[in-house]
Amino acid sequence: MKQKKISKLVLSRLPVYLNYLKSLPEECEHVSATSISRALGFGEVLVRKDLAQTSGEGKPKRGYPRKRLIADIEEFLNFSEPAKAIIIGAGKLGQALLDYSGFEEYGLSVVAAFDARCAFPQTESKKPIYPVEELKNFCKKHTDLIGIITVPADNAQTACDLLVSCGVRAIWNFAPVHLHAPSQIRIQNENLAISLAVLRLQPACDA
Amino acid sequence: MKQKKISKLVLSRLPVYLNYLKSLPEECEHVSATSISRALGFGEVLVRKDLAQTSGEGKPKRGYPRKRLIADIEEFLNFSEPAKAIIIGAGKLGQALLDYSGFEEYGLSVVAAFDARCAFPQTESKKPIYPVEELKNFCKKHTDLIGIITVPADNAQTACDLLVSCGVRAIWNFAPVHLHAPSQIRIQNENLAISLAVLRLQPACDA
DNA sequence: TAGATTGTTAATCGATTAACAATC
DNA sequence: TAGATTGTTAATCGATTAACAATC
Repeated sequence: MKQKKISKLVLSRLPVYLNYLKSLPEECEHVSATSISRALGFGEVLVRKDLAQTSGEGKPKRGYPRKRLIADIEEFLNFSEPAKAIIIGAGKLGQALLDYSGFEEYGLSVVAAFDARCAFPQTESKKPIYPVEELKNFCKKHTDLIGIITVPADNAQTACDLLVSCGVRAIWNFAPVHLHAPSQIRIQNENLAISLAVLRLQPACDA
Repeated sequence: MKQKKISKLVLSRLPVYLNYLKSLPEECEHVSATSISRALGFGEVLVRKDLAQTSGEGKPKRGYPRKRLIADIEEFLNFSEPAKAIIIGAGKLGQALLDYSGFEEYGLSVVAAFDARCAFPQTESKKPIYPVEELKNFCKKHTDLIGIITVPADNAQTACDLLVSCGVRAIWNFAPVHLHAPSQIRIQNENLAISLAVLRLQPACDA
């Protein structure tokens, strides 16, 4: 892993740059941080710092070569080899994430879901849902999987233990509980309620 | 609105305090920041600052009166009058949010969903799903609603316009598009892919 | 050379932590 | 009075912005 550590905030902007750069006409060879800044509403220096971190191919007077910049950001996000994630818990949320198309633009690919109430593989939609019993086997065939926990709170620790025993090294947890796992397992808790609560409690700007 | 502005980070900790305080035995009258800090793993001063912001009833030597602290945090989060939110788009994600039970502990209540493909009101589950045509009427009966957009990207702007025309003042947007709305409408974009991408790209701690 | 643009170094800002003064 | 604990003021840290030097 040559990757430097990247802040969440920088990371969140990369696909925004990417979309903008791709939206430009084919004949546009170079882009300046100034024009990107104006188009996207980010600070000018911020754009330069972000781009320096991911590419560093800017030339004074000309700006950044558009195609090269796109390639560099895509490489930074590992587009050539998207990270694979699996979902435990194919309820509404699990299925929503399984269907969600927004992961690709971050170099991510959700490949399958597993569920305890699923008796036999369901492959009618784009991505398969398997009985949870097949997880162990699946994990033997794929390496470096990210686990996504979308089971009810009561089952979350069990799901977590199962993922850990299958060799998963990073877990994205949607259940509102604190999970216990060996320290080398990276766990990130997602709490949707917080975002909504902030929206509610933040001072209205329409005074 | 007497409410001071509150940071997302402070806000995210309040329900954690609340859960801990409620989990303590009934006979426990006072809690110190030190003990909360140890139990939850937050810094000691951080706990004091958070509690000072929401309550400010601590007394040296004794600590904070537990029941009073619970009441103050709940009041801060407006438990007595939870904010009401409605969902536009009752697909998998919309239904998952409609069923999600984690909003209550932040003083929030998702009351209904609306969907264009819904021909007649569906009230079989706990919370109703209505045809989108009924939105206008519904909004006349309720004030200060928060809108949650979970429709496909293509329909998101239409949904947004509809919500604005119905008098909604804050919008939580799950569609991966930039929404245009009058400046007094607060819009918060949720991008689930970013969280997963961070989990993937952050340096593994198991080197 | 002159000017546009990059990249770097210093300043600002908000959140957290450390040190310490106030108080019951 | 002494000690535990709160609350405040200063230090640190990371992200962003401002000022400026480097370069094509």
